[in-house]
Amino acid sequence: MKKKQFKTLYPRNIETVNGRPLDYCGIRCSMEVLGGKWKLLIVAELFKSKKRYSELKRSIPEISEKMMISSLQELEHHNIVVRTVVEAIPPQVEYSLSKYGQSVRPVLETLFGWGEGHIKKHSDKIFH
Amino acid sequence: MKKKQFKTLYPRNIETVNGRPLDYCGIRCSMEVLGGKWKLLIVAELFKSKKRYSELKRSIPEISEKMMISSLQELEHHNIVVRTVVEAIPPQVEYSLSKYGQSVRPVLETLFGWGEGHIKKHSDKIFH
DNA sequence: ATACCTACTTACTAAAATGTTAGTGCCTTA
DNA sequence: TAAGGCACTAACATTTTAGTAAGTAGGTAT
Repeated sequence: MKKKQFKTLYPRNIETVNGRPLDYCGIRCSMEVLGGKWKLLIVAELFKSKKRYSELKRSIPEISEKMMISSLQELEHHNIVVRTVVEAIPPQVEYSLSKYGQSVRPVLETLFGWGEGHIKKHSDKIFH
Repeated sequence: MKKKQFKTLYPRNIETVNGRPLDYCGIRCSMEVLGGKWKLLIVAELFKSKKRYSELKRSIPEISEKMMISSLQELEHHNIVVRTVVEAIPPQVEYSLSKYGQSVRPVLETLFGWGEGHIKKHSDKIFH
């Protein structure tokens, strides 16, 4: 069983990376850690409340098992989400936001806000 | 020459989409319009100042022609970026942010800020 | 006995995103 | 005369991301 590899394309240097300025690195880093089709949606669910795996699945039914698990594992790896096993029968696994995970709130809110605005702005074009 | 197709997976309904709540749609929409490897970096460059195509390329040299062009076309399609042809010899094409494009600033700043924080937080682990 | 629940893992496939290379036509500089 | 800048376009290849389907192991309900 080989260890799972998580990407860390973080820069080697805090000021610039290969001559790239920090804004570039910051944006890239955010997208790497929080980007992808499902991660922010999962985080949004966990902002509402901590949830068991199966509850999480029910709240985002269009996600596949595979993506749910791999997204959760990446979020856990980056210390945004905490996985807790509750000794019970049947065993329960609870996912919640870590303290650090709370820091994602502004990202979530800004993206949600912008997207909502964008939808409203273009709703006449879209809903023909 | 067939017309270029741009995705619009926008919801058909403002309140919920296939039973999905609005936060879900907003986040998805933002990621669709602004996501991807290069778009926000281009927008960040254009926040600094409007730029000609070749200047833009020079400021983000790791991007390929193809991605630069397709990203710019998508951003133009979504009315975030404005393309202006300057009649000169050789002809110049200027890209700048539209008024609507200015609304992306908070998204950019939040992602930049979070990513920068994340890099700093983990810099001890990363820079072994 | 059968089916289903839980929280996953594995192998495989499909689709989407990104990269590579070459080429366009016009003009300018060496 | 050759090379290079400009703003692209097109064909193709590769990489990355996401989806599908099945299996696991212990337990419960029918």
